[in-house]
Amino acid sequence: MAEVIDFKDIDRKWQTRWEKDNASHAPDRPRPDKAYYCLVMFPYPSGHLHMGHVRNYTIADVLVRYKRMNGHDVMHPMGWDAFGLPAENAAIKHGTSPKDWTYSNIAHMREMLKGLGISYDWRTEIATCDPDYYRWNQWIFLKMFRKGLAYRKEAAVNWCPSCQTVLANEQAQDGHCWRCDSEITQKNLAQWFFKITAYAQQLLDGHSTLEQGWPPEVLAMQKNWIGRSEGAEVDFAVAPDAHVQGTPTIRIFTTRPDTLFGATFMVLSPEHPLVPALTAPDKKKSVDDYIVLSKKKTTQERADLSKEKSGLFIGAHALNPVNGKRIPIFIADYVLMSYGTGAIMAVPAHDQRDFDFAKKYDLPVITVIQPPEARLPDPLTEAHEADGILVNSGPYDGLTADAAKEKITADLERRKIGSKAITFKLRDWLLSRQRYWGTPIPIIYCPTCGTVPVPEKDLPVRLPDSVQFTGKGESPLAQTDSFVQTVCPTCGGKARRETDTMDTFVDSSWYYTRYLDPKNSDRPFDPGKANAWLPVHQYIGGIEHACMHLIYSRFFHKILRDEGLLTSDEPFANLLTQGMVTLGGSAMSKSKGNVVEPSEVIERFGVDTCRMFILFAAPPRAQLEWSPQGVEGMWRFLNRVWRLTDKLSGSSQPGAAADPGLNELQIKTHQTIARVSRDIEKDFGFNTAIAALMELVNVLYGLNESQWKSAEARFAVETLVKMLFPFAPHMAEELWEKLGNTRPLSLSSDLWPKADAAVLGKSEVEYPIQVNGKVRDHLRVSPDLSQAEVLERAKAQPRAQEFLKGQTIVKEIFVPKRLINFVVKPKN
RNA sequence: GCCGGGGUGGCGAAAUUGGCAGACGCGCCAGACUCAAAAUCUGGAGCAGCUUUGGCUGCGUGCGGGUUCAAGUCCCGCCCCCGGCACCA
Repeated sequence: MAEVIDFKDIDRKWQTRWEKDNASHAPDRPRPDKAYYCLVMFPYPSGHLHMGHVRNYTIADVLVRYKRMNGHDVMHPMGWDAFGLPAENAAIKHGTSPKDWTYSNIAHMREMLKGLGISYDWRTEIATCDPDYYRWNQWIFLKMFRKGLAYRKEAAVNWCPSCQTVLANEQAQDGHCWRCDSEITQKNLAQWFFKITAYAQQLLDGHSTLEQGWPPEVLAMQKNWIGRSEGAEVDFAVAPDAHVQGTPTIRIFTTRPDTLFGATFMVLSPEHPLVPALTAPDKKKSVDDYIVLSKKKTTQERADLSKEKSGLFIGAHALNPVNGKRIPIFIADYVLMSYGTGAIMAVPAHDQRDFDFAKKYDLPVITVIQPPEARLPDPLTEAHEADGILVNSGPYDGLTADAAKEKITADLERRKIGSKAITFKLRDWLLSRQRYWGTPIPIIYCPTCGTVPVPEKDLPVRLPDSVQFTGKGESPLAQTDSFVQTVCPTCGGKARRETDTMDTFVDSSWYYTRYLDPKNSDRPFDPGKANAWLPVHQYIGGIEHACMHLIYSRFFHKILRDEGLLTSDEPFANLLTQGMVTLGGSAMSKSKGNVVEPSEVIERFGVDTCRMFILFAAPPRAQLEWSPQGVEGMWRFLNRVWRLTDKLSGSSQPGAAADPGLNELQIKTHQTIARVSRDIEKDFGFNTAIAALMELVNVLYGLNESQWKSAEARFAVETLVKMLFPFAPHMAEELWEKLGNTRPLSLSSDLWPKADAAVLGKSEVEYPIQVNGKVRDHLRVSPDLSQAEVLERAKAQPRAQEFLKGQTIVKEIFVPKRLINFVVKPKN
């Protein structure tokens, strides 16, 4: 009797069939109100598909299949984030070519992905290392170059001695290379930057449109990353001194212009351009030493709060612009040239870090803000950073801090020594990489004409194939003469190519538009095609990309919009950040030896079991702990569903009208439709949707032989199979066919069931009856009974009677369809 | 230190957003089927105490208070865990 189901066979059968039917093909143009573009963060072709990928793609596939069944036009593309370090490392280690290594990984991973039965439109497939793709990186770069949004500057950058490459600050973790973990040192190089700071305000403003569909914590992280501060810039005149030439001023940025009277010293970044001119002759030696020392430190080290702050008086003073007091000027490496103006006024009474610094160097502390209701101790034991009322501030005494900010700034503005100012923490995007396996930056350096952009007609600037990989010295491109030597497009003279390639985040910043027109050889994409689908309706990926990738692509979207290619302001309308897959509490990794191979699970149980387990074990956002027993449990559930369909008889008749069991089944079926639909649509509740399907299955197992012959039973089973389709598509197709249907579920656009409100309304309501908040009895009533009738019956229940006896009812609480509570107190 | 997220049975989790805490599943226990086991089907169980074995009573969502007829959910104050960080000048 126990039939052994060959899930693998069913997987293969339907994957072949779907491919033949073009079941996953997106329409050329979606209907405007029916478009659904579901995007997953495309994989790096490492050669291995891990469980995190499977989870990501399964979540997306559920949504996509559900949307298709509901009549949407769906775009579900797949491609490869194919440039990057591992290919180059493999080249160094094994002598392979990065190109061959990458493309063979892609071929392997494509096969594994196809085995998952995810419904991708493979016609969209792109690989970012393909010249047909990266030429458009170059094209976009040139557009930005012409607008001044791509520029070159000498800057202190993070240098990884092992990778021999520059890392953006964002890519340096705890002073170590994010990929190879080597300690980072500082080095000055001329680098290419994208001026993302020009879009800082727009990136922030865009949050108002994203609030609907993005997790609030991602928006909070981005907001902090962009880091807008409102305040004032104020010019401090340097006090005349024998060694000071002219009348220099130091511009500072402060968020607290209200505390200006409390500024008792200034601190400049050691790199500040005025430092050499202001340093007194007898301080020169120690200042130079300090600068050398701070250059050795990484930004990370300088930013480490646990380390004691060091500083050095440079032998010059400034004049506080509001009261003319002479205040000493220090340099300290915790002040960074990259934020604000690289100089601060220090107000120890109202900034804890300044307070600590003042204590260490014995500098005066002047309280200028008092809290409204208390008085601060004198001397202060810690800084008072909160708001309050101004004191010791001359004409501003008595003002609130907020009012004082306005008034002091306005007065400074009148005197032309200050103004309102806004700064951002966001820094320009350093895109230069001294690597081979990336997009060449399309720039030529001509001894006569200078920096010359490669003409568009000469794109793509191709990566040369024959390149040496030693892992040492300059980038392989810089060592390849045939690449470097060229002629100037302007004067025709001998010239050199830029040998830096682009950060791979450039590739992933606009790939979602290329999917929509992947073969276009005239433009990155056709605006008509792209705008028909964009913005992406659902983007799914890991939260680790909250700040970099997800800000960079928002920036690029706005760039492409301003180029006239896109009409929308934001690339991704809705974002789902999925949790990690763990085993034994930590993320699966080869080094920990806790990897579960997707291929092994699929080989043993079939794809649907793997999908169902992943979807059921935790909600998508939460961490997912792998459980081999849980997987087996899910396999048993699918077998249990299969056996249900064996119980249906060929010809189903409407059941006896008065059969309460069938009545209950009918109600349960419609309740399940309502629940599953709601759970999918509302917050990706796939785990509870599957739980609802399990409950329906449990009810069906309670049917007797004659009930199995009923139309109600058939309806319930067919409905179950339809609703199973997004979660376990292979098996659902097989069962659908087994039930006698010829048109596959994958081709349907109207088969998702609808709950019948009339049937739902027939369901009885069970009320808990509470007395003083404790449940004492239960009452089942028809839903159309009035409140008064329900309460009457509740009071008449025997157990309720027991607890109401001798009591006065003070209050009757009735919450429709929820509960009844009698608040009582003893009679006298 | 700052920012973000979280703490519910033996385990993964659920709770329609203030309304019966623990749905659904894993694991466990028991029964049916079987010579037996597996598979399958059926049933049981938060913890503790009492019990005339029908049940009854208390306690329970990290800890301590509070608001409310009613708190996992709201408020105040703590503790712990996870993730992120670029000294918000």
